[in-house]
Amino acid sequence: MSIHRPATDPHLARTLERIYRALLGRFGCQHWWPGTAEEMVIGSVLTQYTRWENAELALHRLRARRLGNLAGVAGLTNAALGRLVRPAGCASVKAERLRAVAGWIEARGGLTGLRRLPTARLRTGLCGVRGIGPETADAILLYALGRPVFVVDDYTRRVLHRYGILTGHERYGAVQQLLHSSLPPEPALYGEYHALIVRLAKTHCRVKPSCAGCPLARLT
DNA sequence: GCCCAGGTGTTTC
DNA sequence: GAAACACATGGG
Repeated sequence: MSIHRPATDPHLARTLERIYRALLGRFGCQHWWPGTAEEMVIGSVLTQYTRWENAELALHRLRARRLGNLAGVAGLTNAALGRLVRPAGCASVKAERLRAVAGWIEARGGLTGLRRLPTARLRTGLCGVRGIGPETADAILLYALGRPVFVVDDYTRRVLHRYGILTGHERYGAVQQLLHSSLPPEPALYGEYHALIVRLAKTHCRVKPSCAGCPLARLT
């Protein structure tokens, strides 16, 4: 299970800390997820295979109608919700996924109800909702529920591979275990680290770590 | 016009 | 189990 926290590897822990400090020093705090916990759930689905800016547009349209909450999206028809979230792309697919996850959460007493459940059980449940995979489930756990779960995306894999921490063939759970084993279980740290990795990948070093201007160039 | 973006599910081999 | 593909839009 991905929530396991194996023994810390001191060398890996130091490397990850240096990378984090370098990224934070270069880019500063990313201020991801500036919204309510329920908006973070909605944003997690809206941003699937989509630029965050487009997900934000869709979220803004929901907010403007006071529908940027779980009860709001759960109460709409797929067609109506699809029209509102259109800027995020895959409108009909995302409308269905949003309604599914909102309904699932509402049926368990909302986010307040979920806060009483252990992380591993929440993750299994969320992954059982159609349209919610490991990454979206972990984004909800971390950003909406404040659980110390690292969101592993392609960028994370690419960056860690580039620095020799991964071979590049590890699966989602293996990468996550590696990070959990070597970082203190602090949700704020995990959230900022993930955001910084995305920031790095979008602006620097698409090919190799030694490229000019890369904040991590001297760490290898 | 082309490429990419804070994924997931299905199908096929 | 991995690879290919559909899902759809907006911005550079």
